[in-house]
Amino acid sequence: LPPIDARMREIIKEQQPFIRDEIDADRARVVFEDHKYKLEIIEDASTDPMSATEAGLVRTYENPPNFIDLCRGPHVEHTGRHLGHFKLMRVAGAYWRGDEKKPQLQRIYGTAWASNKELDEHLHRLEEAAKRDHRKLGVELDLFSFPEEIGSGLAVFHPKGGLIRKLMEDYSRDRHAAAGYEFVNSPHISKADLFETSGHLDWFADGMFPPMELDEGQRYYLKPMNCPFHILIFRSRLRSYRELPQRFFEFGSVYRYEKSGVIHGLTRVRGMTQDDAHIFCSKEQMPGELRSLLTFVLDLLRDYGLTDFYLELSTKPAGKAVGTDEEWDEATEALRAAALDMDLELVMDEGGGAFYGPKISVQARDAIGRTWQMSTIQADFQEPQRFGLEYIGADNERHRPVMIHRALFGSVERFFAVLVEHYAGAFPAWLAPVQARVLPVTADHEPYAVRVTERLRADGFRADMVEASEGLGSRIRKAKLEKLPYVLVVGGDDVDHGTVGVNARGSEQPERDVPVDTFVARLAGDVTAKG
RNA sequence: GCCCGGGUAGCUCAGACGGCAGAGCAGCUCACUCGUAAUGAGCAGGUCAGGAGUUCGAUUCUCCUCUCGGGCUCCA
Repeated sequence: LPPIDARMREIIKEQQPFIRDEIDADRARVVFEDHKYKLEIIEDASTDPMSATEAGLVRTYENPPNFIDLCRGPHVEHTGRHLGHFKLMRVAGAYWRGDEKKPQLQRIYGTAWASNKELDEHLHRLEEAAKRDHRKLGVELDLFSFPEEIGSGLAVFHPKGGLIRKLMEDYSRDRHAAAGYEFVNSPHISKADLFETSGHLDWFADGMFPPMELDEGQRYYLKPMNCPFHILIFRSRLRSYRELPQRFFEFGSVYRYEKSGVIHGLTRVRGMTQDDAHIFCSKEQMPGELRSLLTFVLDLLRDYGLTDFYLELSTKPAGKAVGTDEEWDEATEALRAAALDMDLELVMDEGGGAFYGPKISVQARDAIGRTWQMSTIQADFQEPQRFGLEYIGADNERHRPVMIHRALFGSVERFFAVLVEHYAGAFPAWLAPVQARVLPVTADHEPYAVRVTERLRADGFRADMVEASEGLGSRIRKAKLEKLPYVLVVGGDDVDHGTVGVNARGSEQPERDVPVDTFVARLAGDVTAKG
């Protein structure tokens, strides 16, 4: 048998015509009697009034002499049209009609373009995307790994990745503190009762790690979410309306038993840390709170270097949902109003909300145009009710607060992966584990190189030095591969004049004889500029 | 979880009818002291993912498990 793509090229060359016909369902059942999946489609087409053909008829396309298939069409006139520039990419199983309860068929994926040039460009883009894959860069830049001994979907961060992560978290904490959040902490495990009250065990038990059974019969679970813990903090004493809104923030580690086939690098893991916060406010406060929250989220994402956004609003799902229509309308309108204020494209996801509340999510496009779902802001009508949350209002009556879930990063791990891919590993100065590396030309210049390094460190920068035990060219090459923002070469001239040779990442030519103070000011500017 | 394909040194990979395990890079040692992308020599480095089976003998063949990749389904 010839390879599939070779046979495809033959068929293209043959310019087989596509002959359209419409036949009645009975006839179709005969023609396709050996094809059980096609018979299923014929049944649906002959009974579905919305089918592409008039009732009772199904459309076929035939390539004489011996191939006929069902298709709504339209088709090009013959097989020689348009398809000369394709490449088969992969094979995969796909569930019949997208239903995991149904059998799987083999699907062959390919890509086709109007010209070889466009095909090559497409393949080139795929290669470029592969180069910035965070899983590959994670190894190359020594950022993190997934030791087999620990378990699937459970990452360890190495010193450089750990440092980047710390810088991400530090900045996030600073900004949250400035925005009126309070920092809370909660344990990683809890008795089953908590997740029964929250409802997680009812609808999400499959997604949780199995329970730990204690001798006295108590069952404990690893937490899949932080919200019940924050709710208990809110409920720990009687709250006054004067205290609202209450904003509780935590880098909370959660564990979810993701199905083995869905685990993917740092973007889909079984153990992760959410930059999670829950806002408890009055109904009246909600619109203002959502607006300032969305501003805060976008502002912060921009500081991390993401600048191209659109928003998606997910509304009430059909069927059962908790909360009254009035509550849904209020919250949805508040989210919509906040979104419209942002002057960004707003995409509606009608009926896409969770059953417990509407949500807005921020989609960000990265450096090569891929979109990532980033932050989510979600109203929740369910948990305040399940936990019986209350506060005392100005009227001296008890009221139920509104609860807003929100995460900017989603998870620190996932956001880390997005940043690695967005920057292709070339982190901006404020996030770079090493901001400047000093390279003495020969051993004679090492004392000066040490002084330059110490100077940078004294000014609060992350600088290191590699001594002249190997060639300068080799050391420069290694520093470039590490994607450091700056490489400083110091030789005799520099020792004499108090200067450095500056190699900025991305520029071909070094700048010679730059005074150290000038470089320090430049680096300081880069760090302040953030993303 | 399902379909398909992988797992050989830290990394990238070669290898074999079933018969002592290979390279480059990285690492270490020594020499070289060099002004912008790989200085040279030497040394060390392996339960061939793990377990079971077949066999005189398995890294190689078979089965199971773990794990990775591409998809499907899922992502509160």
